[in-house]
Amino acid sequence: MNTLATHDMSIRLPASGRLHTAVVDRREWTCLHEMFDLIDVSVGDAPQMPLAQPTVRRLQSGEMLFVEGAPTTSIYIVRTGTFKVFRTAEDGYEQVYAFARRGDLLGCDALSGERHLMATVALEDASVLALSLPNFYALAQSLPAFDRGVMRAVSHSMIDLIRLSDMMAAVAAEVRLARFLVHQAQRMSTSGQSARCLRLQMTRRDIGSYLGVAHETISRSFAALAEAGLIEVEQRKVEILDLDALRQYAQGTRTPSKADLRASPCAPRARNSLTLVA
Amino acid sequence: MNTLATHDMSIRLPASGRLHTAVVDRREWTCLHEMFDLIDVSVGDAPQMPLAQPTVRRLQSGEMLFVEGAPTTSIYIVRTGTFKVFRTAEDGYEQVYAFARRGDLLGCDALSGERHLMATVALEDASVLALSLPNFYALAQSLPAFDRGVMRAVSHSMIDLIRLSDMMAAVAAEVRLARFLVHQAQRMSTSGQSARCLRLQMTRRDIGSYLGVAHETISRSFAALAEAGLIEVEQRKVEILDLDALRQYAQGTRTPSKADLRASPCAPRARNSLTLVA
DNA sequence: CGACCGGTTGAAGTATATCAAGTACGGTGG
DNA sequence: CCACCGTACTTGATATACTTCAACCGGTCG
Repeated sequence: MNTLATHDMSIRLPASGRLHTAVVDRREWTCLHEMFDLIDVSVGDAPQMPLAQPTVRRLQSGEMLFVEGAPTTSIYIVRTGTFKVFRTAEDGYEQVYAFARRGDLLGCDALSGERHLMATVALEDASVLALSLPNFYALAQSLPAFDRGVMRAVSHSMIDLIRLSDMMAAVAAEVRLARFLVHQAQRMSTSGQSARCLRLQMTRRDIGSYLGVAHETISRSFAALAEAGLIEVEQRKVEILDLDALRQYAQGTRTPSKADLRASPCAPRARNSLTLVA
Repeated sequence: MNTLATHDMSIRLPASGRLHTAVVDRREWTCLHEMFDLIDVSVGDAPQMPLAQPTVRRLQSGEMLFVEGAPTTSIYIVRTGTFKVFRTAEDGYEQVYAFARRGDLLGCDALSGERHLMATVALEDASVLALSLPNFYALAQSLPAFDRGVMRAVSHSMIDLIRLSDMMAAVAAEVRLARFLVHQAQRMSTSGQSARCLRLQMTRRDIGSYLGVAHETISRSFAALAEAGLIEVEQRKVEILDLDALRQYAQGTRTPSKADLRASPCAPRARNSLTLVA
């Protein structure tokens, strides 16, 4: 699951700035292999398919991978960097649905249509592997392991959305932020990095949109969590001082009531009475 | 896409109440065929696979299809009835993630693990097609059309979660409910039924959990939308009087401000100023 | 009948949106 | 180099929509 971190380092492309979408040489083979690594697929070594080859696409910070409504041409897998997946309403309000990191699938929302429903932008210099739709289907068909890997990855995306619901639903702003931070920390640790020290790539506004609160409230919530001694904030650098306590706090459902937060940094009150179906 | 409605009627099981999971006869073939219909897959007629056969499972209202944490054994496709997908927090708070109807996939969240993350319960007498995981993979591997059908269906599930985010994020309760109703109406019309008249199968509390507000607020929001002349409510029967106006209203992002609602039933104010990435 | 559940409605407190002002940072151009 | 600008972020004051607690009604089921 995380034998990849070093791998990434070893197969960087030549430093020549030029990037071609049609470069075809031995490197492409590694590219295919890297894709398998990224979605955690182990094919013995069955590269008898010279056709299905992903291509690397590099993006600068702020560059769009694809825009809302764009015709679907490819499936993407994040290789490096962070992406923001969002949509812009008629009135200009921007709703963020996901922050994608290494190994995440992008554009799979369009598997049920022919256009992308959401736009995707790089929040820092980034790169993806792009697999054209025909190649994608061909590969899925000929390599069951890849097919399952894609299923797994898509399922992961769904679980991320479930988590988003968890964050947004029925929860005080500070708890939402706590859940967000815990989730970010988890993602860091699964990719082998330190879970204590986060460097967020998104603005407060992005986080606010993601969590369904105003960006000012995010600011205040950061301050509140810092006040409670759970984290330390310095702009976009967040250090988690007490992960267990933070996780505990994130468990809460609603109304930490400020007082509780100050008193004991855990277990906010429950929100609704429980209802179990027969 | 909807040649299925009549189909469903024609292949009902024998009226004998007994149900066996292992009944194997000619009916099973139809069962496989019905599954293809349900997820909108057209295989010419390639039933040369006697192995992969879904089985029908019938559930009474309130019966669990699977519980949280249950080991994954099958993938399910809703045939009749309505399901609630939810999870129960430690403190007993129940979070609803989806309401599943005919054609929806259930249990695909577990494709990336070996246990179900969410429980699923029938909100009325219902039935699903259950396809065991081995059969599922075998079928996906041997029938590309099925594989793509599954991808489409999973993608649909993701889009439903995106919609859920849309409903919960940055939106006044009445607008959330409006969006919910519009979505329900759309689902009705895509399955060939009347979009004007809804019969909700879930409680106010379920809706509240789904939309991220208290169930009392749902009650009040129903009243408010009715007051505004957009809908007519009688317990769980909801008649949409002006779908266009409701849709218009559902577009809004935040703070309809009650006054606006009363004045003109459309276009609530915007919420945040817009932020477009370079 | 009594208990329970689902739904509605009322009253009170509060967390958060909103508006507004002010700081800090990073880039651009003089 | 510094002035300038725009963006990101912070902090404060106010208004309000929501949660919460509570009482109540109408079913249904045991």
